[in-house]
Amino acid sequence: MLPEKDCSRAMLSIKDALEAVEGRWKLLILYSLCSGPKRFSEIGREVAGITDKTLAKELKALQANKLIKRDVYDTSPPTVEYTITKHGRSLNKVLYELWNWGLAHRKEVIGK
Amino acid sequence: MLPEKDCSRAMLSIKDALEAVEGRWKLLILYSLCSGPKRFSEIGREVAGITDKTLAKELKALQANKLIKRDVYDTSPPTVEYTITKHGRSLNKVLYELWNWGLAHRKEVIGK
DNA sequence: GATAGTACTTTCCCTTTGGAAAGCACTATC
DNA sequence: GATAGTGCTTTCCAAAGGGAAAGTACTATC
Repeated sequence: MLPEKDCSRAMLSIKDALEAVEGRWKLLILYSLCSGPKRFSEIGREVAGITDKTLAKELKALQANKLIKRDVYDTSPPTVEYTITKHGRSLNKVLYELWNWGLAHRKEVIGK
Repeated sequence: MLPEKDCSRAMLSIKDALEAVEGRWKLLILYSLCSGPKRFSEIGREVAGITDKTLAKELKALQANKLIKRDVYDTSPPTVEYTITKHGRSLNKVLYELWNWGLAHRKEVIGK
């Protein structure tokens, strides 16, 4: 499965992947964008509890990782739309495995 | 793939999984234990840069998640041995997917 | 001319995290 | 009797993270 010899390289990739997904908010934002492009305040409303500051920061991180894209339309006041990218959607397999293992983990650890 | 209706439940499992794996150290410790049971100071030596305090904390977290087990032998000074569990090994699939996606992610985002 | 809305940014402050270093109880060794 | 080693814990401190709330530049609306 995982290359034993090349452990440090594998760790690098795994860290990259974890970084793209870690934290309380990134997945929730991504989920929110699954149902279509949304604007800043829309996402803020859908992702319950997130502050403007945090939302702005997370959106930047997601952009930097090319999981979402940001489009500005020249209206007034300007409209900004966030869309999940193909790369963002490709996280699905990872999330599925995490979900799967997380279920087994719950059973194993919490027993419920 | 992922249940859309049951998004918040799925999120719970995913968070469980992420929590078990997140941070700079847990995977390194787990990797170190792949090659056989080890003692506290051995792990400390293998996982370069980790402090005693952090190692103790991470080992507790891994234990709580049943990814490793801790055995104390009644020698003097007492010997404590850490072993990866079957559940710990079952993380393999998740790590494989993370590794895989992480590789694609590197290509996509860093382009190298 | 006051208010509201958009997409953020900034400031303040508090909590958490994490490293460095020392401590500790015990024993074996020199 | 001093030193070393074991498996941690404790203390100190600095940096980072994150929420609350207000600010900003602009425009449209009443």
